[in-house]
Amino acid sequence: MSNNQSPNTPCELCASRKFSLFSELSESQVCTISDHKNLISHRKGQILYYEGTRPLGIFCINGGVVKVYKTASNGKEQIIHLSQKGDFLGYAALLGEENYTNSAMIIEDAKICFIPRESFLNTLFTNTMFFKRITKALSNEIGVMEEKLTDATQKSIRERLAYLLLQLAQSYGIDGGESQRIDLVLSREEIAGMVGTATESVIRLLSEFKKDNLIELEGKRIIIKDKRGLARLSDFYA
Amino acid sequence: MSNNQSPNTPCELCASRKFSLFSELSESQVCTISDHKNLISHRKGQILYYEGTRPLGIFCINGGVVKVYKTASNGKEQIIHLSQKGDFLGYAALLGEENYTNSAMIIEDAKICFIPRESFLNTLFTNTMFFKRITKALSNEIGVMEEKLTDATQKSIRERLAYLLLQLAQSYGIDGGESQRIDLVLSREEIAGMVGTATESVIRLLSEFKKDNLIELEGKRIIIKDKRGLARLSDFYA
DNA sequence: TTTTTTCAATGATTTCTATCATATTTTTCG
DNA sequence: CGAAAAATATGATAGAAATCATTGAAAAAA
Repeated sequence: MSNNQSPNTPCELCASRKFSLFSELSESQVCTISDHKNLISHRKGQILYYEGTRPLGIFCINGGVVKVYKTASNGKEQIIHLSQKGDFLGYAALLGEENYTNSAMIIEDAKICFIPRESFLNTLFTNTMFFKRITKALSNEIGVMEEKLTDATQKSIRERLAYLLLQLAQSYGIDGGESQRIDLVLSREEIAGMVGTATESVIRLLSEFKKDNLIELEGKRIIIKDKRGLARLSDFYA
Repeated sequence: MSNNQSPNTPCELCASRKFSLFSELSESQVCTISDHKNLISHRKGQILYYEGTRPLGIFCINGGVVKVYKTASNGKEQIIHLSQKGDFLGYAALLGEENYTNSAMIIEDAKICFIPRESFLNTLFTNTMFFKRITKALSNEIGVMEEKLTDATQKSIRERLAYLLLQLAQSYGIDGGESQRIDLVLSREEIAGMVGTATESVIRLLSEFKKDNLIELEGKRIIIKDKRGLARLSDFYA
């Protein structure tokens, strides 16, 4: 095991807490949660939960990357979003009192804590600030989804892919000056799942972007070379 | 004015309350809200709010139909959903502490109450049951949006239109035995906005559905004749 | 009512994207 | 390491849907 951290760091000492929704909690409340959590997951490819199953708690990501996706009736994956350090997973299903509406899979080796349903809900319902914070996150998520839906129906694949690359650069880019390397390994198929298109289309468009000097390809890695150019491509009017 | 109801019925006497999120509230709390609300809107075409503006309260629909939509960069409308009697509008923006992420327009003459921000939030934060109920609604909404996004990227226009007709029949259908008349006037352009396609495509497909005896057209009105057939069309495998 | 405008319908055409096919490269695993 | 499998790349083709253009019908305005 290559964890350089204790397998079950208390939340109050957790480095990712300040990035998370837990930042609202008082020290003592964090400790209460901490006492009930479990560090559970590590490996790429591991499933955190499947769509249609009953949520038993929430996941708090301490490190790594998780893809949240739905499987369409044609078998293809639509990736809803990627989650990383500080993000919570699965609280919508819990608060919606419904089964998971999506599935979650680790795509970059991760450290993830599981907080059981009761301990999460108790903290939530006894701490209005925390409850408000969660509700705010839920509300914001709806706005994001509305945007995604609108883009999906009104923008071309090229525009959506260009936009996705910019977003990935924002979230996972490591700076090398002008050009920014996306520090996240995604298969072409996964990129297709994020954009909502066929794998071949992604490959083709990436080749095109490369030819147009917008990006560079190093195996699976993508290096953004011309953000302005991609931004121009991603918009209708530019 | 063709209102057959007092212009400002108290919430506690409001017939649509039992359909709404207010069903959780105690009598006295309903009265508190009632004291601060205003009945504001009526006419088809009237805008309740615009995307990008600041929410000052929430809207509670007592009757009529409202479309909630985003305007894409190409000028086309993506209709997120339709709201009717008992639905709340605009609470996501309020709770998300952000400007409206969408716009809302009355598409069928409506009676709508406006509840000011403070009076809504106060009730919310002093009544955990109500707060939970709202949070549940927000969470469910996210699941619905995930479904819509997946459909938008993975299903054909024909499938999506067939599915929309079934949904409209469910929400606005008036029963005439086998065939169900959709009791809601939508322009072809609006249907296109709901499906996420071009107006001509909707017209063409409706003609096709009519030729295949799935529906009947009476001007703008649509009569569903073969639900099973539409259901088969709306799915990938059937 | 008549005129004007908007909306629906339909055809022709073009563009975009998915699918199918195949080659090449990379990764996995025995 | 070398064979097998998986992923990437590229070409060819078909199909879906958007756009453009025109006509006809319905609704609104004069």
